[in-house]
Amino acid sequence: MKNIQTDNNLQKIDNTSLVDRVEKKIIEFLTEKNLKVGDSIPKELELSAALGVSRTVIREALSRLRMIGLLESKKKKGSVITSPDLISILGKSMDPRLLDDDTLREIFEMRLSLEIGMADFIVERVTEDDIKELRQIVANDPPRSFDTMFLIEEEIKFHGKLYEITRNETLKKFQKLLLPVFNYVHLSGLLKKPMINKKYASHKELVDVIETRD
Amino acid sequence: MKNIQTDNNLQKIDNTSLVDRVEKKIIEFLTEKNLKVGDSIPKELELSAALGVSRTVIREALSRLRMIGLLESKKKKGSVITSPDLISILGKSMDPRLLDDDTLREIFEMRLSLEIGMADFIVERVTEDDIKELRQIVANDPPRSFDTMFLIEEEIKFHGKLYEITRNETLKKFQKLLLPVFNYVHLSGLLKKPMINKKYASHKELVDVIETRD
DNA sequence: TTTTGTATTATGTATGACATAATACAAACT
DNA sequence: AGTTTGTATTATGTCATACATAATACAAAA
Repeated sequence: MKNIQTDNNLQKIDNTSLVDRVEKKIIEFLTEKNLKVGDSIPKELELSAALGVSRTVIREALSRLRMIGLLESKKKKGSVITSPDLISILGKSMDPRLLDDDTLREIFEMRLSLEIGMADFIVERVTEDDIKELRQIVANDPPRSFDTMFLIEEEIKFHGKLYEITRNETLKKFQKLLLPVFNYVHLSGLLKKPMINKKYASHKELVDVIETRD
Repeated sequence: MKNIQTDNNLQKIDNTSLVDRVEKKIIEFLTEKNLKVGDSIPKELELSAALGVSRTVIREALSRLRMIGLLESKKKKGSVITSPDLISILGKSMDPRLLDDDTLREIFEMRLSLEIGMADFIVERVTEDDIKELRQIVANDPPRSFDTMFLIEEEIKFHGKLYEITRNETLKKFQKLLLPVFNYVHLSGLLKKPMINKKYASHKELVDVIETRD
């Protein structure tokens, strides 16, 4: 029996649903026509006629685009293009309970990278007041009782402030978004502890470093 | 005429559509029931009956969840929970032409932070082969003609390789996602040039640094 | 001139019908 | 028996239609 190279002879057949394709088509339409925020798009019935599919399918596709904030629809007025809020989109599917461990771990790494890389922006933009605030946060530092919840509270405050110093709204929102993930990874013990302790130990020193703009 | 404090007396009325609410309700259901990847959810008709809305609305909501990769539906089998691919979700609304300048600038900053912070992971995970490959990329370095397209090509390759070295799929996808944004910001001149030149100059040196694990 | 009513239009929701793929299970066959 | 083949069933995918609802324009009334 011949062993045929399936790669070349058989190409993957289109598995996507009609709605998937229509959704894509509409996005293409928007970008090709170079439509910008505020512009309005064809009516549902027009799209339906143009693409030769039922209004149901068009509506499902539009509903998706509405969800990610790419469109806004008003009765009688039709749909207009809006600027999507990336972060809130991510938020919907970002529930740690719905992500697999590998992805969680990777997101955690990403956060770490991000925070390390933020350093430059922080020392560039930090003000006196910021430093004061940071000092205040780490002031109540060594909790004798070693209350875990307390530690986490402080951790959140400290990092939150760091993100704020970057004066970058996207970053700030991103941080907020990642909080539950971070928390979850902690609790579930996906990561080994030592790393965390090392981090805790250096909060105070970190403020010093920031102050000297090092 | 009295000037009433609208803040307290009038609360914002619910502007969300039925589909919005149903979508939210279903997500809540998933997380509350602690359903995980692979579990199947109630049938459309069951949901329809349970929530007291038409199947149309249920289907629109499910369609949205399908889009963000939270669900997968098969005929006769129903819908099962899947692990959403965060990046591809972002991708749909990430077209630079549809984002405003401030957001673009902030995303660009985020990318910078990310790359700087990646350094740790890179030196930790880089292999001999990786370094060879990097050297090869920067080998054809000084293009006398100063061909811009060539520079960009190399830039993409170089950075792409860096992301690959992190062995972090999420990061890699993120990089791919940001490429058009990066490109767009370049072209539109949202950022001043000097910064870029400085970067170009140091590609070769960067490889040296990575090799010595500094 | 301002207000009020009314027709119109496009989206939002509901319903019923049929197509299609996946599945289980019975019937037929070697 | 064991394998194949047909058939019924089930849940999603698509379509067509009808009506509700909000936004808008414009005419009619005050």
